[in-house]
Amino acid sequence: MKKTGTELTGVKEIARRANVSIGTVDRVIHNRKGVSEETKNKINAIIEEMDFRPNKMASLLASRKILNFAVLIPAVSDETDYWSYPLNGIKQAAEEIRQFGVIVQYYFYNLDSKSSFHTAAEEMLQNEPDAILMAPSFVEESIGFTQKIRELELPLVFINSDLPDQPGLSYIGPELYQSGKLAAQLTSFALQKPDKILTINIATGLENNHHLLRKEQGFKRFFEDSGLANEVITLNINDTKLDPTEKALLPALTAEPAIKAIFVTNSRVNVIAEILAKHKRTDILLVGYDFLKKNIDYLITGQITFLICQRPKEQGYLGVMALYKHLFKISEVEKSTYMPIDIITKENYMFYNG
Amino acid sequence: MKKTGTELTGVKEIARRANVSIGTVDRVIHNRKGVSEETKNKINAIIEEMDFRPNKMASLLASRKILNFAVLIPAVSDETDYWSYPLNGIKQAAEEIRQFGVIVQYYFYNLDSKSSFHTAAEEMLQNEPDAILMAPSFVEESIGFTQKIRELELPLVFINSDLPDQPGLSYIGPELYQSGKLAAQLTSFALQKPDKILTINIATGLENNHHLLRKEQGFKRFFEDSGLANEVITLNINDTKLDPTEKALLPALTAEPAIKAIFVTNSRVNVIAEILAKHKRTDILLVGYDFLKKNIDYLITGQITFLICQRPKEQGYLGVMALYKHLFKISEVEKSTYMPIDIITKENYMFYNG
DNA sequence: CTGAAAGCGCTTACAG
DNA sequence: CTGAAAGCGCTTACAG
Repeated sequence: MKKTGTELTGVKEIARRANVSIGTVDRVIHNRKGVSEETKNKINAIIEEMDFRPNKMASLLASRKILNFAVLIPAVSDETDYWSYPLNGIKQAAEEIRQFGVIVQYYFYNLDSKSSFHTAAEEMLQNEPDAILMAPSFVEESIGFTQKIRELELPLVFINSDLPDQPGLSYIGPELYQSGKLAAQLTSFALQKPDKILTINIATGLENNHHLLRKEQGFKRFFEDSGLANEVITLNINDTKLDPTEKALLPALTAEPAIKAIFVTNSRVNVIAEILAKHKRTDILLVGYDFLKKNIDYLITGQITFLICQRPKEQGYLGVMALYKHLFKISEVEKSTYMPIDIITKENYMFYNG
Repeated sequence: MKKTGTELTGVKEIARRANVSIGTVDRVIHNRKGVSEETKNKINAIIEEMDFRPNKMASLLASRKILNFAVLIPAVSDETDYWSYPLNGIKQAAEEIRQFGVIVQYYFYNLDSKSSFHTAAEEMLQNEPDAILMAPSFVEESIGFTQKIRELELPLVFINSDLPDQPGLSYIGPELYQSGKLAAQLTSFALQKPDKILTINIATGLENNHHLLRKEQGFKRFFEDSGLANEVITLNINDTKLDPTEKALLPALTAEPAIKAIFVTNSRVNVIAEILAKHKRTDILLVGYDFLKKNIDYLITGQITFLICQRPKEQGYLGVMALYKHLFKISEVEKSTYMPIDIITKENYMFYNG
């Protein structure tokens, strides 16, 4: 435990060298007006020469700033606890940067309701945040919204899904196509020559769920590239409940007895697992998405073999930290951070944190 | 961007309420002597009541402390770049906490040389660090060493491998047994009834490598529990070079033509891959450890199917952050953090960061 | 356009 | 055992 030396450093030293007061130095550092070009240049030269970096702690302390981070994400619903993971990551980050004067405020919207997105977004803007973390689940609505944010020049980070061509500060989330390919590779291990594969998209408003399609494309691409001859059949189910899903699934399985593997393109895989379990179809390999309680349960029974997961908790954590690092000039923020594509099985789920 | 209020807070408010000077408050906060029991109790009561938490930034600023973190880990060697990952994670963390007055100093030892560990450890102690992050690769030597550290009452975090019953602040690393079980599960997918499996331990000084044994145990346990009848054969190779390994491997494969899968208990899996590739044995499923350049190359060619990896970079990062969080009282530090057990394949390695 | 002073919430000698 | 003062490296009014 050593002490720093006693030579003049920082603004004082700059002021001394430039023969001005530290007030003027401060103005230059923060690009405030009211400094002559001449003094400004002189001071900037000295800053350059000293490789001066302001002491963030001192500045924070002196300015007594409170930064408000707004978080705009889907609410945790009864149907899926997926969003509890990003939320936990966000909360952990919030806890860690609280002492630096950052307050995180939450605005939740309902995934069933575009108007709830609007309401939450508007309320958020009312409160004049200094930075925004959002999951742009509704593409159209989010685009309109980000335009407002851009006018306000607020740093904006996307998690979970990206908004094409919207210039946010950063995107942190999955690359869907490749995760589909991975799912296909995992499926292929247990497959024999004549076996067929069923790909299932389950969602209300399937036409809006282009991200499911991306995964499906990646999945099919793997089989095309690999030269494996297994046929891939697609089943779209425009409903997330058990009964309609069962009514759609059973005929498909009866029609194609050669189906030995099912790939569900999202976290609803537990619904399929429930149906398969009910009908004692343990001969079918089931692969799906996300580290949800219900999914883990079927992983343990063996009805689901692989879950693919892209670190939702870490997405939330990194999202907040990206804003923090940007605003506090800790380090540069990556334009895109694609999360690793994790494979969860019966034998490693216990060490996965979501 | 709001400002904090102007009411008296912190030490000043405590001093006002207790009718003492802030100097005395400071003494109580830091448990320094020279305060009467009475004042002490009064102040402590107020601190309790206010739920007062010192402003770490102000205290850091005022004390101008520089904290030295010492890192004692194996050097990156020609043979394996494994340790470059923890090192990168450590550097990233170091960069992030530099502005809080933390300086990280590195002490590298050679995995082939216990004396190099001694030298590095001694040098480290000479420099009087305030906290220590270490990988206790040599168990005996590390135990002796941690006793000295305990006398100095320095916070100590272990990464990569644990030291049984040594009371460090925290352990961050893998749980080996379970990763062996996972390897077995992955192997089992592609296995037929009569197929046999070869488990290979490659290391010099195998008798010291109890961690390889742990993985092997987990691996075998999976097959016992699962009721799969596949025979598991073990091959120990007390050398890490290609030629001796080849001389040991080929006879084993000839003796047991039914071997259709090989599990290598550490990162030397690329050596086995090289031999198998040379002899065109693409029929054998190969599973091993660690996200090394050489291993990834064979993952891409398909000679290796699965790599198991336990986030070495994150271990380094979290290790430094654990010391930081402890010393700066950001949050409590977990006694043990077992890393997730990641599965790397040809289809997801590109998004893995090590 | 610039400077001098007060202050952020602490810590550190120093004096008594 | 306790207090008053100076200072950490900045920012913020205020005055000129």
